[in-house]
Order: sequence, then C-alpha cells, then structure tokens
Amino acid sequence: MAPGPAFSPLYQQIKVLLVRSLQAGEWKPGEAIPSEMELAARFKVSQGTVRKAIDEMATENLLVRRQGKGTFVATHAEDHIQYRFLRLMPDDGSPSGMARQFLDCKRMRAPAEVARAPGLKSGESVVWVRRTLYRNGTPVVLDDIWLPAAPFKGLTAERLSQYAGPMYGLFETEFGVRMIRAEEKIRAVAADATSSALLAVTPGAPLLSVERLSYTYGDRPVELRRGLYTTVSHYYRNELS
Amino acid sequence: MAPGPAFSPLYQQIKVLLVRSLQAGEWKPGEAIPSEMELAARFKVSQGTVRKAIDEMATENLLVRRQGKGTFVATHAEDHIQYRFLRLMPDDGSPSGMARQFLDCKRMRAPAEVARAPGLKSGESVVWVRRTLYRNGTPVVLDDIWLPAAPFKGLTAERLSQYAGPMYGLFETEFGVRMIRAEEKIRAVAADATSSALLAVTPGAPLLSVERLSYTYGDRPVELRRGLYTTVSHYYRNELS
DNA sequence: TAGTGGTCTAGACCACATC
DNA sequence: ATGTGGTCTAGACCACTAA
Repeated sequence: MAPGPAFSPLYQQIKVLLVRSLQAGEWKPGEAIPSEMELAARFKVSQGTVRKAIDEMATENLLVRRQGKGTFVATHAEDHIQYRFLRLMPDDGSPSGMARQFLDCKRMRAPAEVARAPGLKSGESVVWVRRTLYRNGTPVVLDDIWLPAAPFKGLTAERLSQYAGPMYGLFETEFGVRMIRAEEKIRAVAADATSSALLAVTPGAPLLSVERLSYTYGDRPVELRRGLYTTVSHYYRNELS
Repeated sequence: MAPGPAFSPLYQQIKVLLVRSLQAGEWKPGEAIPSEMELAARFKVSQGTVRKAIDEMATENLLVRRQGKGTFVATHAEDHIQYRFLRLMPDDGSPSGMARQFLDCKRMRAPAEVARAPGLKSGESVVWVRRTLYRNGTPVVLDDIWLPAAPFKGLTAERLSQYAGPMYGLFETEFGVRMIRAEEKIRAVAADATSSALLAVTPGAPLLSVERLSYTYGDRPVELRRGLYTTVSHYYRNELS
C-alpha cells in the first residue's frame, strides 16, 4: 500500500478508509461488508491487516462479526437489544420492554442552554421532542430531545409513534443518521412542576438527570437529550474497569 | 500445548494461566511480566498466541503494555490517574485532586442491607469505613465502605490517613487485594439527617447515590461501597458505545 | 461443498527504551 | 548493540453457515 498522507500503521489507515465507506453509505446498517479476503485484495494488504482493522471496529461497535456468515454494519434497528444506550434497569432483574408516549414534537430556535452543546449553533433551528417511558403503567423516564432540524426534516410525533422499536433505529432507517457513541453527564436533581406532574412524583422529589450528547461518524454530535429518571424501583447500571 | 481440561482456543487457555499467576502473586502490581518470547517458550506456543492473550488482558486493564520496556501488571498505586474508578467530574474541566477525611473505621457484624450483596455472608465480621472527599474546601462525596474483616485485618483510620494516594493503592500494597472491575447502581436520593450534615446540604436535597460492588481476580466481590455525591458543581461522567 | 470468520504458526522488519 | 513490544505478511487449518 502506498504510504498514505498520515504516518500511522497500515491497519489504522485501512480503518479510516472503512469508516469513510460506512459514512458514505457504501454499506448500510445491517448489511454485510465484503469478506476479509476481498477487502485485503481491494486495499492491497494482507488479510491479517484487514482483520486487525475490523477487530478494532468491532470492539467499537461499528461492525458486528458473525462466524461463517460475514461482517455486518452495526445497527440500532435490528438489534435485539432494545435501547442499546439506555442503562436504566428495574430493581427486579427482568429488563422487560417499556411503553412509549410522545408528548410533543415541534420545530424551534435552539435555546441557549441547548446551543451551548457542541454541534448546535446558537439560535439554529432544531426539532424538540418530549416523550415518556412507562413500565407497568407507571412513568419512569421523561426525555427532552433536541435534534438539528436540517437532517431531521419531516420528523413528527406521528411518525415517532408509528415506528416500532428504538428511536435510534428510526433515525437510522428514515434519516440516515447513525448514533455511534455518546457521553452522559449524570446528576441528582429535584423534580420541578412539569417533571413532577409528568412522572407522577411529588415536586422536589429526587430525580436522576441524564444529559446525553450522541455522536455520529467523525465524532460529530447530532443529538442532545436530557432524561429525567425516577429511581425508586429502577437504577442506572454502570460497569467500571 | 496439551489440550487443557476446557475446550477453548489456545490463547484463552494461556490467558487463564496468566490470570492464575497474577492471582498467585507471581508478578506483583507494577512489576513487569516475562517477555512475550519467554512466555511463548514457557507455554510452548507461538509468540502470536501469547500476544493475543496479553492483548485481551490489556484491554481488560489487567496488564499495561509499554513499547520497548515490557508488559506490566496494572496497579492502582502508581497510576498517575488518581481515583481510577471515580467518575465524578467538576463542572469546570479541571479534574484536580480532592482532599480526604476519614470519619470512622470500625469492626462490626455485617448489617442485613450489606450482607445481601454477594461475597459477604450475613452477620459476617466486616470493616466499615466512612470518609468524605472535599474539593476546594467543600464536601462533595460521602463514602460508606464495607470490607470483609479477614483480608483487611489491621485496617485503621490511622493507616488510611497516613497513606498518600488512592485507597485501592493501599489495599494493593498493604493487603494484597487488587480491584479489577466494579459494578455500580446509581440512583437519585434525598439527603437524610446525617448525610445532609456531612455534605453541608439541606435535608431532602437531591444526592447521587452510587452503590459500587468491586471485584478481584476470579470475579470475587470484596468491597461494597455506597457513595453520596453532591452534583451541584460536579457530575458523574459516563461513556456509551 | 464452498465461503465466511476464527485460530495458530513462523518469520521479517519497525519503533522505542536502555545500556 | 540489544531487548522489548508493534506491525505486517503468508499460509495452514478449524468452526460455523448456507445452499
């Protein structure tokens, strides 16, 4: 392989090329990418070098390997794991499904608090979504979601309600926006008037505030989400290592 | 290599053997393990196979590779990153150090709430530690820590205070107990009388409750910790992928 | 049976750290 | 100059999947 513009290991350069292809939509979420041998031939490197590139992308959850079948583009849509990014677990072990309810969805100028987050310019047009999640008929999560209006033209409460499965699956299939990773800032806050009403708790009750910034390919932030979780019968689960 | 008792890839078997050596203390935290070539000779496999075993252990933070120098046993003691497991960040970016204060340290029978956690039998003798962390003179963290009394014989507030550096570093060097990974359950709770007093907040104020179960080699839980964090000028940081 | 990813090997060379 | 981990290659064989 010709010495690329950057001085980095071959497999890293391959990785960059593969990510570019993903970004360009050469292979869509859920589809298989070419076999390791084909990619090795295309990039004129050995299979082992392609392998190492794919290995890293698999650990980053960009690709999924399936022995005997091939390597596939990761997706939120087919993932049997509903809510890949939701870490809220019920106290009793069963991570059963939740019911959704969309309360609002409108176009607006980005308020200052939202625009501070990278990726959304101040005053830019955004889509705002408010929804709740229920388990066993009781509200558990109140989400406020801000999205840049441009890529999400045509997003309505109607379409959100009709789509079965995780929201990020809809973003993927309908708007071509794939969430790769996210950063969360977690705080304990007191319920205000609206949140206490929507979550059926007393005003001032402690709630878990989860502020999430989600990124697509190329580390571009494309979603800001502020979730309020009731944690009387649920907890936010995290693993440290 | 002889086909071990379990049917698994060679490099996985090597990994098991390496973990056993770590557990047995053949190489202590901070020390270098033998070179890949030496290990390959010892286990009668190729260097690449040892490499893959070490690679996985490095991503699990059991080992640390340093090019040109060798591969070292991970440690909490030398890590320049103070508080490897503490995810609390100040709102202003600087993750500067915190001051510690040990309030209590005594032997007791494990209360029921604690004994429910695996690894501690009900009524077993435990060591209980209470401490606070301060930043800029104001209390931010209140930790209650329960440890099995047996391995931690001789743990006193005195020794905790005298030891500079992270608590898990002291556990390592003084008691031979190495924390490998941990699980946390995070909730929002209201400050009670004692916590509000110790954290200088009004009773009922929302606090982040972080219940941590820490594991040593072999997935044996050896510490239960319940932290209460004030999140008015700090937040719990998490990465999703 | 053919094609995929998964493992294992052996050898070459590079980059870094140390003496 | 030597020893370490890091990269790259080429080829063999295994395990799984599907036609």
